[in-house]
Amino acid sequence: MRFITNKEIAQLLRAVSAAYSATGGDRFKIIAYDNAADSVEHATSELKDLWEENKLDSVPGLGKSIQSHLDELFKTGNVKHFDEVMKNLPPGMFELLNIGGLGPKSAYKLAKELQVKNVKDLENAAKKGKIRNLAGFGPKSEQDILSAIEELNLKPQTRYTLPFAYGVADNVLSYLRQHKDCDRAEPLGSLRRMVATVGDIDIAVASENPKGIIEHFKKFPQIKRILDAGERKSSVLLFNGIQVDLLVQPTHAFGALLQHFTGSKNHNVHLREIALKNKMSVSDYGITIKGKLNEYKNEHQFYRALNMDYIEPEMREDTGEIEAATKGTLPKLVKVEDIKGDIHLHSSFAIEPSHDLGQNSFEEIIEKAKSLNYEYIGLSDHSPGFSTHSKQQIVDLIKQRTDKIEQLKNSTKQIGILNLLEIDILNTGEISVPEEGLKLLDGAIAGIHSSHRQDKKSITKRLLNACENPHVKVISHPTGRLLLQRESYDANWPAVFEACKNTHTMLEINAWPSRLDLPDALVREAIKYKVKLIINSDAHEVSQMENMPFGVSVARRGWATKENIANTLPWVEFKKMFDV
DNA sequence: GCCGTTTTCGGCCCGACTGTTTTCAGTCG
Repeated sequence: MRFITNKEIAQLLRAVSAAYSATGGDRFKIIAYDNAADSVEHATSELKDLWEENKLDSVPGLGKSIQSHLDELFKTGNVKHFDEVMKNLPPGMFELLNIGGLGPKSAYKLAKELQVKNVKDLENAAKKGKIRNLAGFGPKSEQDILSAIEELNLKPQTRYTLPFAYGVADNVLSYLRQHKDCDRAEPLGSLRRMVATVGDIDIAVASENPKGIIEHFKKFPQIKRILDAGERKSSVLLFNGIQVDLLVQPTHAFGALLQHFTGSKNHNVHLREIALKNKMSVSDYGITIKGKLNEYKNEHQFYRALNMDYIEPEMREDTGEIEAATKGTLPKLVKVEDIKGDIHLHSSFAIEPSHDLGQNSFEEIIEKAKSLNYEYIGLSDHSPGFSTHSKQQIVDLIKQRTDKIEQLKNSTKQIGILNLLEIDILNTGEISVPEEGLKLLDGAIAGIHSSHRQDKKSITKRLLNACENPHVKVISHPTGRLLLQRESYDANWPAVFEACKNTHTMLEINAWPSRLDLPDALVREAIKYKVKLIINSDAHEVSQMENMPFGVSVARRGWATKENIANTLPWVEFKKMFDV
């Protein structure tokens, strides 16, 4: 049978939730299905694999009932109970849920009353003025639906990489800060939590004049449509298709707003449930204790009031951080300032590489590293093309490059230099540089750069082979994902982690904004296996060495401490891991 | 439907905004 992906399962669970919702089903059952869908989407393993290993119950939010439905799904490709739930619903309603502002009830009513089968049908109905006559709808909602459909069609993508989202946020922030009553303006939500991709932009403003700020915000020149605008809250859609949500709160109570709007939703819900058990009520205004609202200037005060330690934004995903904060066992996360070197750097040295050459000379890279206060760097160009060079040619090119780097080592005293190469793990599992070439280096970074679509077994074998090679010190961008472009390949990660630990091979957290690979959830797993991680920029141009903080944020989201990250070590310690 | 060292039953976050209403339901974050 065809492999059913987590994405498809999440979509199915959401459809069931919508079906229950449309027909006035139990509110908590609806939430349970939505939670299950979220959880499936965030799972680090494919559910089909977990099911085969009898480990479905390791996924939070999947209880007895949903697990048995999934069991049926994997066995037969179908779930009778789901069919039953959706039996009497117009199939067209589910597509309508993609339209902004339409939830299950409206979608159900529209699909049923107007007999529309898809978004296109609905658009035609709206244009003919058929929606305004339905009970509960009117001319305004008809127009809103038309606008939302237009935006749905225009929208180039639904998520964005962090640097892009920060760029957009910065424009809005500097505009908001122009207002005389704006005390503070901060990007929050997934942007502040540094999630790998961001769906919309959340901004909070501290001001004693919320109305004035909202009015100012509504005049931001890049706004295509104002979705809503109230006394303290507004949402708009920009011409580039990105939605910006704004919340305003007086400065003396800004802490609770920061906390609320940073999220995540699951973190907040859990926090509020715990507060309730302790007879407190949490909202974005503050914490109500014995009927009295307590306000907080900052988040430290806020978390303290709930009897827990301050939780870093990157950890707020409700994956155990609240329990740890309560017990006082949160890890002390690695910081950007802890990073002492970057060893995945591509230069313009003419090595006739298999993949892209860098833009800058060794000397330029060294200068940039000094400006970043690094103690060391690793020069790690791609190895010479495997199919285009003979083994002897590869070795000769590495010799020339090694001579040049050895000269630099002698003339550069302030900064440690490693002579590395990023080599390919070929589809056979073989390495793209012969032993004679590897011996000339201080070590190698090995990565998969081809045949990403191999099955799990083959990919795992390739990674394990690389680990076994004593010259390979690092596995680069371990899952091969390209955010918004290419999915990770699947591998037996526990086996890879075990091998890394046993062979002292480091796993890279690649800071390139569309990689961020290892992904945060796997970082956390790797740490449980005591794997050493290393954060590298993979820069092909010196300014890209400044991407390091994106990699650090991935490590932080994976709960990494300084001790988990190899390149927080000073040079004298760090170099011991290489053949120098 | 899920979940649990105060529970295997009885809970399940909290609020803003809008359009279509005559006080609120639906949607969203």
